[in-house]
Amino acid sequence: MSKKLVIVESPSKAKTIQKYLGDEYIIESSYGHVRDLPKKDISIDIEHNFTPNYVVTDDKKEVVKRLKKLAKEVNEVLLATDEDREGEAISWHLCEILGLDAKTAKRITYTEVTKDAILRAINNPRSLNMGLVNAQQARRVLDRIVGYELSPVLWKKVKPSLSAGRVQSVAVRIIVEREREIINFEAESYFKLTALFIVKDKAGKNTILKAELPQKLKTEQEAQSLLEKCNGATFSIEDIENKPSTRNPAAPFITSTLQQEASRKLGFPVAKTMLVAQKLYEAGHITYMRTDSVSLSQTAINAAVAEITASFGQDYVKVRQYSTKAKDAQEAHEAIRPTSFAESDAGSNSDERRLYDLIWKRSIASQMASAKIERTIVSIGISSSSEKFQANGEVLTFDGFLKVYLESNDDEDEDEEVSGMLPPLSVNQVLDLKELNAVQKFSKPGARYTEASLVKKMEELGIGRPSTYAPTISTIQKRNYVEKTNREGVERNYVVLQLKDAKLSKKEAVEITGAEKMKLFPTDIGNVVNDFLLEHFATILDYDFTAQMENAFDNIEEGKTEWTQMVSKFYKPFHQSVEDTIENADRASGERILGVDPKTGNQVLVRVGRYGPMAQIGSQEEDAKPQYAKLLATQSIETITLEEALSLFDLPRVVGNYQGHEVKAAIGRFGPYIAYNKKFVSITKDSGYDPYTITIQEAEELIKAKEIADANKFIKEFKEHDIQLLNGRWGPYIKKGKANFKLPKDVEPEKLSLEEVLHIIDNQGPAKGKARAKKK
DNA sequence: CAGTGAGCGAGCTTCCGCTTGACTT
Repeated sequence: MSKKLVIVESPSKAKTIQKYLGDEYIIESSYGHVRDLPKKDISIDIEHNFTPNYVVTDDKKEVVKRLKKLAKEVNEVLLATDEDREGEAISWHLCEILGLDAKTAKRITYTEVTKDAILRAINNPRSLNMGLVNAQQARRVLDRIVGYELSPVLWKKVKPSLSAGRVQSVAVRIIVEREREIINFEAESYFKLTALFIVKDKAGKNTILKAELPQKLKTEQEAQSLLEKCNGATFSIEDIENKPSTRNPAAPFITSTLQQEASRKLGFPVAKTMLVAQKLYEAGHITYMRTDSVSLSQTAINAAVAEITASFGQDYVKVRQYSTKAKDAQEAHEAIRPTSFAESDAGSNSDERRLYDLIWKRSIASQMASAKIERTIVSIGISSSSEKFQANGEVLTFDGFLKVYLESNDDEDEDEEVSGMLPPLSVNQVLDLKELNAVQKFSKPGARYTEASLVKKMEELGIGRPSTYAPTISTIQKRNYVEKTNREGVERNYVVLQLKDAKLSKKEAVEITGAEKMKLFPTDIGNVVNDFLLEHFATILDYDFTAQMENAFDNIEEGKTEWTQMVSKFYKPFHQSVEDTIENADRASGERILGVDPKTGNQVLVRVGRYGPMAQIGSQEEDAKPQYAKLLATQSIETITLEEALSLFDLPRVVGNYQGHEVKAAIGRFGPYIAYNKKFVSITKDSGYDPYTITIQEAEELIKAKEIADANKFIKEFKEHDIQLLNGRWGPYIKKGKANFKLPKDVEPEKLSLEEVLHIIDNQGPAKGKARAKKK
């Protein structure tokens, strides 16, 4: 029998397709790209027209070996990689490796994995699109050049091991700039007026009607004078307007929107969302999770319609085709949706079930009718003023898609209350004022980014792809450009003016502002690197750089430009500025001079040093040796004050004596600690103490607690073999010399014999961290 | 595991996009 080999990118997809095709087809997977530029150096022959040195990457050697063998055994190879730039390139690399002629090779494509689509694709093979392949080569080569020429500039001018790239450096810029906007933001205060009236509800009982003055009042005086005018005034309804409106469901999920909703509704970091989605995909519950297309296959729409009709009725169905907003979307896949709409519940653990539930609901809702809302706007006049209050009512007259799903919002605006149904009201009705409040509010700067809202921003700018959003966000955190952290808020006073029972009163209240949870903050090193790159390589950091690049790729795809020509045009000025920068630019340390130390008269400055952000008193040239101190984790070079910097030099501080040893308090790599007799005890946050003020009594308390914990740590030992059994952070473990070994879960460490312990050690081999290091 | 910050020199670091496992301090 004549056999045909079909090569796709993902093994799960191969499995699905195998079900649709007969025995004559062997479906195999390439596991993504099979060749790439080696990591060790730039691997592009710039002198010879930017010739890339592609090699089979180590992790693909086995895959390639298998594909080569199979290709020899079959009569025909069908290249069924994804229908986008990267997929086309993978097919071309496969041709190169398998010895196929790119001109005659059979390329098949489909954007949905359904039986019909696959059969149609197989019957309509095309040839390779070299325009797409060349655009991909340009993309790859350009990214390599930018990354591998820019990073070494940072090693020389800022700090070793840093990195820069077309995508990551712009992502960092977004965070840095937002933080500076927030730091420089000057909140303006205004007053918001709310009136509470007493009216009768349907049953004739008293109820409250809440109305607001739509416009903000700029000053307390304005607010007060309006309140005074309202004292004794008559309030009457001037107009009642009914406005029917509709609300439409959101488009089905793509990678970025799934990450955003999973972050808002389930609190998942983006990497977790992708991991959980991958599991659902591999189990066959959902379609591919790395996609930028919102479109659904006809099969899927039919299935959704059937499910909606069965569960909610015909009235709830509305077939909708969504179109993708992003200009540079590649749309090689469908939107993320359940493979079976009849299955409203899937997944093997709670995370998977919750994410599946979100995907199921969002997909179903996307094919449901709009919600119908009746809005009522009531305008209330004041006899003594031309200002008008406004009361809003909202009644859902048909729930439609809201029956299953409502998209969340990024800015959780506490002012926006959902107003319900209004009591019966009529024009000219006079209202009885219960109270009138003027509350001081403050304008807010743009919100700090979460991982997911950064992905949204990146997608808007067209930087990064569905497969790289999560890894990029990890990278900028790993490089310590950005950190995800919480911040405690600060108290702020605000004024409330009240008119009640014909009396005006004023009181001050306190609110907490600026508290953050799991938000992205730039680090000092992030700020320094960003400023350096922006100064010397503004083109790369330009928010439009990727978009312009994409335009150039379009020309390559259409055959209007040679890819090497495009790269060359970019390379010349870029390389020139790399050389100029290496030659001329000063080292960047973010240095900021804060003032003078009153004790020594020497200059106090902060900068990024070899070990991170630090404060320094005096300089090398000036007489004595300068003093150095590390900044606290909560401080930053851009915002630290002279007083705060000077207080860093109060440590280490001698607290007193304990058992004849001097006790010192300081802040080290792992936070605040006290040290005595070469032993260290952390000053934990829970203790409530800090190294600046801790007393010897409080220090003793911590030391004793540590001694008790240490005593409990020891279980038993075999001295002759230098083996100890200890209680650690993760339960009991074996310590032999400097290496640690895990204990099997079910053993009782007290009862282990030497033989049993040695057996465990032998079976585990050396510490795994070391084994891995050796391999590399 | 917690006092670092001078200077020298060797050797190392790094990109973006496709894909899964293997791996846990």
